[in-house]
Amino acid sequence: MSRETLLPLLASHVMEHGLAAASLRPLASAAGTSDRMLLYHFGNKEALVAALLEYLAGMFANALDTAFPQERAPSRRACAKTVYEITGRPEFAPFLRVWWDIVAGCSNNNAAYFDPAGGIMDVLLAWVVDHLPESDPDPQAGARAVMTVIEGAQMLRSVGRPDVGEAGLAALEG
Amino acid sequence: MSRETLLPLLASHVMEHGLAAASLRPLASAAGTSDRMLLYHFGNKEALVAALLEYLAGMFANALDTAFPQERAPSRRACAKTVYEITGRPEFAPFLRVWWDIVAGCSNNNAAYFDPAGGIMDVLLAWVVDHLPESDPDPQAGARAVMTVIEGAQMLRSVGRPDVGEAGLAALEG
DNA sequence: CTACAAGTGTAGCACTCGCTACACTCGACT
DNA sequence: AGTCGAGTGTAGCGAGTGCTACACTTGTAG
Repeated sequence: MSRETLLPLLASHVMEHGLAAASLRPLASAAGTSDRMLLYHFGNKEALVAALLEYLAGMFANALDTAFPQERAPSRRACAKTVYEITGRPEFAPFLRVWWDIVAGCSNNNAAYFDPAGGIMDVLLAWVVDHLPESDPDPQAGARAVMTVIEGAQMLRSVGRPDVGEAGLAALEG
Repeated sequence: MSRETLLPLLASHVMEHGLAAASLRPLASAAGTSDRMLLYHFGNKEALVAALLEYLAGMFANALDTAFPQERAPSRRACAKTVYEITGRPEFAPFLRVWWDIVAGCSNNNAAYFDPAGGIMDVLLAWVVDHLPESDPDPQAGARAVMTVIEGAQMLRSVGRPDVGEAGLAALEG
């Protein structure tokens, strides 16, 4: 039982029960160990969470690659709608739940959350750049515009105002 | 000491220390009472949080009215940029911190967070409708587009990617 | 064979959590 | 004068938190 074998088990527990509610003993029993061993391997809880977030960022990047179509979208708006639709599927709900916990952690100046959060955004941004139409005049700027609208729409969906975010998606030019 | 006199004191403690970290005893001592009395007045913690969120939504609506300019913006994009700039000021940081805790709570299916969250979004949406240019062809749709971009940009700023969200604001048409 | 370090189980510490039991004061109403 | 209910202080319960002390088993290197 090393960090590497532990992390997938810990990650799946967090995906199921949320990050905010993750405490050592439940985490440990989900991974078939004891809190004692978790601390032995990771040092303290903060380091464990940091390792876990890094691992989750990798999982998210993988999930993107497998769930999303390979071909480019015909327009910026179509690209945004595709990401929005796919991340709205039930299998992505755990990711989003953890994601908002991460955002809240960042906003509360929790240092361990900051780098993984930025990394996840960078992964998603790069994915969008690669799926914009070839004809896009400025893929960097386009991807940023798409990202902003997607994230806004996701948030609005999370708080029960999906119509607002979807109108935002529809208004994306290009 | 009634609910009404308690709520402002509780709210200011939450604004300072965050919602996720709010527990009865610190909350009580910030309000000059005991956890015992908080439960006497509100029944249980869930009801207390619900009342608190409703109160915070009112505070937020007030803050909008006092901090934001009265006149309409010259364009959708200008409107979005104004809201983004103002909510980026230090005095709004506590609101945003609490806001992301609320979003995370909604995403974790915490029922008490859901209605206040929607209410806050409705207040902001109504404010945006009233500050779009008179010439806007469709203020409802315009406000939704503005909201979506604003919220996306705010989230990206919270996780350390302000440039992405600002490019998204700049790409807003109209 | 021995010594040492990695790994692990048991037990517990000091603390915080939401919540409750019980006794008490005090003002209002009969 | 007596009763009752709203409000309040003290004290504590049982559960959970991150983390640690200590003893123990291994596998490995000298």
